[in-house]
Amino acid sequence: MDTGDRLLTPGEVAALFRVDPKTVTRWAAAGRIGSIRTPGGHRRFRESEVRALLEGEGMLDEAEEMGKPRNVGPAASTGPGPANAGMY
Amino acid sequence: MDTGDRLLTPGEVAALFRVDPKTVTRWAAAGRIGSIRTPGGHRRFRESEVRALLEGEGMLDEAEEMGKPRNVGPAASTGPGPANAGMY
DNA sequence: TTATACTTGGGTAATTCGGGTC
DNA sequence: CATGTCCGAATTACCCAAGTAT
Repeated sequence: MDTGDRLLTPGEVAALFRVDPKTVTRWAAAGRIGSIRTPGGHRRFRESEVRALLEGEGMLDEAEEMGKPRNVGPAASTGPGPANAGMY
Repeated sequence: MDTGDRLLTPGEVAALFRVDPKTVTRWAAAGRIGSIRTPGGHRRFRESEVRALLEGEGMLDEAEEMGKPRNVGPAASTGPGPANAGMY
């Protein structure tokens, strides 16, 4: 089925996180947050995913996370939390 | 397999992409998305094509989810070569 | 036939993009 | 290393009126 969640614009996500839209764009470019691109090139973000990030997604042990742009491994680590888009 | 051949109206596609119906019409006019024209001049879009675009089938780099199961779908889809000449 | 909802077209703001810099 | 701001350019959003679709 469809993901069923609405899509948010960079400005919306930026307002939710209290950051600049440009910062949100960088998160998407770094792969830290999933992004859907419109045929025109603009990005759209999943409401559920943004929400999970805002909630803190149950990450209690926030370990320090820094250098990560180099995704060498298959997947696995990197993530303070499952930044995956939860589909419910 | 005709399940994915349903035709969607500009309003439907616009709602899926979280954009204005006018923008969808512009995509069709620019050749970024296939469109069928009704005798009256209105446009209709193929559900399969829109779905593929939403999934981000054209994504290669960013938004690399790590904890995402590599779902190897058997159906490669369709492809009539959607004349996608879009790039930014 | 009438009626309502939607789509079309052009034009003008607002937003976003990408890169570069601090 | 991450974030905020600058610029130019592209894309998108909302305004109008008229026609089509159901």
